[in-house]
Amino acid sequence: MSKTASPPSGARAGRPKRKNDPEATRRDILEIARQEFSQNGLSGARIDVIAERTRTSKHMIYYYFGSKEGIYQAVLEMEYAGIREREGELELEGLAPREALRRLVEATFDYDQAHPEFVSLVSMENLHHAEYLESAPIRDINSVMIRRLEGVLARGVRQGLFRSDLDAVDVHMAISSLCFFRVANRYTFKALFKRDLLSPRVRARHKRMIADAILGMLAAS
Amino acid sequence: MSKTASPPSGARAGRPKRKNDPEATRRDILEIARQEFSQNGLSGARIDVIAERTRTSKHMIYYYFGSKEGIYQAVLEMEYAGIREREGELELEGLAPREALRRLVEATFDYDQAHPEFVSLVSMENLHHAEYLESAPIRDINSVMIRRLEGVLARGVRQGLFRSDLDAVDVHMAISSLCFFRVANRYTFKALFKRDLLSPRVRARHKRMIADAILGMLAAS
Amino acid sequence: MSKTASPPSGARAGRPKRKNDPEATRRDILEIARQEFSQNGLSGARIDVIAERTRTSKHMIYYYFGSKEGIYQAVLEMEYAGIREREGELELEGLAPREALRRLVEATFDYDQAHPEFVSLVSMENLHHAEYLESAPIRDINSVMIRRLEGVLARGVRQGLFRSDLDAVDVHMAISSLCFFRVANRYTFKALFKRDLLSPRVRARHKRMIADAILGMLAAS
Amino acid sequence: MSKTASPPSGARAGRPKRKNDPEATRRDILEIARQEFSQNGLSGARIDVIAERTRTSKHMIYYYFGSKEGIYQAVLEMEYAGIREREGELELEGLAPREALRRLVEATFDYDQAHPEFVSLVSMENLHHAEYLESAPIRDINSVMIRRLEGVLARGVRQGLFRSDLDAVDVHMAISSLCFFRVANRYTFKALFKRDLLSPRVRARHKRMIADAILGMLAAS
DNA sequence: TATGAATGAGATTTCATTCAT
DNA sequence: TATGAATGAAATCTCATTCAT
Repeated sequence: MSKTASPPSGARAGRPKRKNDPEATRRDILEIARQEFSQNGLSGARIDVIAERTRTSKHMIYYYFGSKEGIYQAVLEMEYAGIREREGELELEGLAPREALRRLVEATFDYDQAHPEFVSLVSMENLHHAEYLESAPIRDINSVMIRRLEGVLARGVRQGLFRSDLDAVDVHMAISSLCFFRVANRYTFKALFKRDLLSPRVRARHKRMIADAILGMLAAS
Repeated sequence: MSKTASPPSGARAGRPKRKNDPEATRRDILEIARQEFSQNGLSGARIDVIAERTRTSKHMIYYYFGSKEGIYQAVLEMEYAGIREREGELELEGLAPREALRRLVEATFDYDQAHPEFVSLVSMENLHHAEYLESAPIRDINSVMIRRLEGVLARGVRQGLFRSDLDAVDVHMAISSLCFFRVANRYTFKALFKRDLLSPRVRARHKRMIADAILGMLAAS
Repeated sequence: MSKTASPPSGARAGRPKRKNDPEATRRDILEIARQEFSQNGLSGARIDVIAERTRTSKHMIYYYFGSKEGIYQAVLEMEYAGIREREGELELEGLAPREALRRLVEATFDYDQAHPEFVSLVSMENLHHAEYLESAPIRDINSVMIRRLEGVLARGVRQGLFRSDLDAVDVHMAISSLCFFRVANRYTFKALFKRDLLSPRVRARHKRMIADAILGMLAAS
Repeated sequence: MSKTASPPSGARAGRPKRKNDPEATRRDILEIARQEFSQNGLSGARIDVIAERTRTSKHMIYYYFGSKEGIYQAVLEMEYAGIREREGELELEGLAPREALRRLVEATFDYDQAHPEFVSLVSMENLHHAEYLESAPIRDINSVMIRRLEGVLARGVRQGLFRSDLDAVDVHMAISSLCFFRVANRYTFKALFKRDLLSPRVRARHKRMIADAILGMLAAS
């Protein structure tokens, strides 16, 4: 009872009609889809809504992406490409092991806080058992990051700073856990504990706390 | 008097049907709904499927829970009641501060690993911005857990074991992060790093690692 | 989304449990049904609502009335019995023809204004092409009224007061039209003309106006 | 190029289908809906039935009208637009006051008799307390008719033909009552009095009778 | 007589996708 | 490439009625 006969609205009021620019159209669809999917999930998202918010028609979505799952997967790829790029920019090799780790924690922390839609999409994809991620042509850039982390850890172990029974994947998981959770689960957390995990004051404290936890965990006993 | 026709009456082989036991019907629906929702999400879950797997009809679901959102919320409440109960059983007060914390970490770790459906539902609820949790009559048992944790931390601080600038909610968040992530995000993690986070070998290592991280984080510097 | 799991409310809070009194139960159901049908129509009325507002269960409704149509018809009969009774009480024979007619108009006017639910049910029944009225055992008391009106008209014609080419059924129809419409159609009338046809001030003016119209119509030319 | 397969393309025998003519589709739906609603009421009407009798699918109904209430309201608007148009065509200004009134009565009489579906919809809408009419964008053409009637009455009063204590809305109500009732209530009337109010013979007599009643009511005493 | 859980058919509405142009 | 009407299957929800007790 909420929508009262919307379709026959004639000429769309004041919308900048777009010239034929396939690549721009594609990007436009992808960006809107990213919002729609991250807010409503795969089954909750509506193709109609995406089409409406885009300057194009529903047909174009199918033309470019084939199906609803197709766009979802394209969004996912785009998001992973984004974080991949950021990781590539991170300078770790010139730093002392403890400094390098702190830098890595802080970068992860900042990225997750700055990209809640990415965090939502990852949570969502896990609810789908990662089936779309698995069938997507995501290149193994992640192992690049793991290998760089391995380097840092090895240096730390050699210098007697870090314990030697934890591998890079474990450490990566711990860092991700601490940085991801506070973004991913901020809503239930707030509902239960009345605390806004993303508020500026909490943020500074957590950033230090998380780095401390990781370094404490790695400390040679 | 004695209706001896009809399907196998005693043995529960085929389908009992028609029990006129409302509490059992309710529980039956809830249990099936829990599976369906945790696997498919709120919009992905199908009322038809729940009804089909239950001994009851679609109508009964509406009779007892009013709407799809209604059952979803009931499932959520049930799940939170479950973890609440477990937390209540945990003995912390008799232990030394470090031991108590380790015990708490291990209990959280075990609970999350043992209840992946709970973990899924919490992730899902965050994607919904916790709107169903907020409107559910979840009692404030969480603050009970927080208060007990506060007690442990205070003892540790008094004994010079723990640093004093972290409060119980922060520590709870860190513990939850480390225990929750490896269950919640195991699928994308596996897709990217080819490692099964729930395998027995990994599990033992992580349990220790996480406790170490928490204790390292709290260690008085 | 408006009703949130109502049924399992356990023991109905503070409801005067009724002792077994079949006739009272029947009357109770009928009265509630009258309200529900007059407000929502035959297909719009809900058996559940009637049962809920009654002190009895749905089963009783079927026990006493057989079906939804059954109660509707019983309500209709009750309503027609009511107006029949009022008409019987009306004294016309002792009055001069014009006075008798004015009295009849006023009685009809007052009855319709005082019984908007009756008016609704009659409108409704016409939308159903009077199929329930026709199959109801309504006795021909209406022809009694017609016969009394014939008497009045005949007297008036004999005394040279009334024209002779209108019969009692025509006159009855005219009276009914003028008295019924302002109650039956008061909502659309108000929506279109912003006038409340049942307000006290309008009422007095209309009562006189309608009697004038009938007498003017009958006046020997 | 030339698809010559498929059903009889030219002759509209079977079912044209797939016209891609939105305005025609809309009109088609509205016309069928008008019949279905006037026969079965808002809650009694079936979307399935409308869809089936239309050349379109159920979805199109929602596409164009949003909801069941949406079409109902659209039908209502269409019907009121219809009577509005007829009223606009009526010539009253050139006639003597009594002639003008008689003309107006006869036009109203004829319109109601010729449009029993309109009459049904108005009765129905009153049972709904005019809620759909009130929220519909019906323009105030009705006050146009009232203003023209005011003109006629003023002329009559000035010429000493009409009494001066009745306003145009009262007179309009009286005319409507007499013309509307015999169409709206013909079924219960026939059930009770065995008289068909719409039969040609009765019709002629009533038309005169009603005009007489109105003029008698207005006659300066 | 009475209660309230249960039934099953059928109602309205939604939505990914395709077709005519 | 692009538009927007159209499709059809399937989803959620409703409701008169009956059964177990």
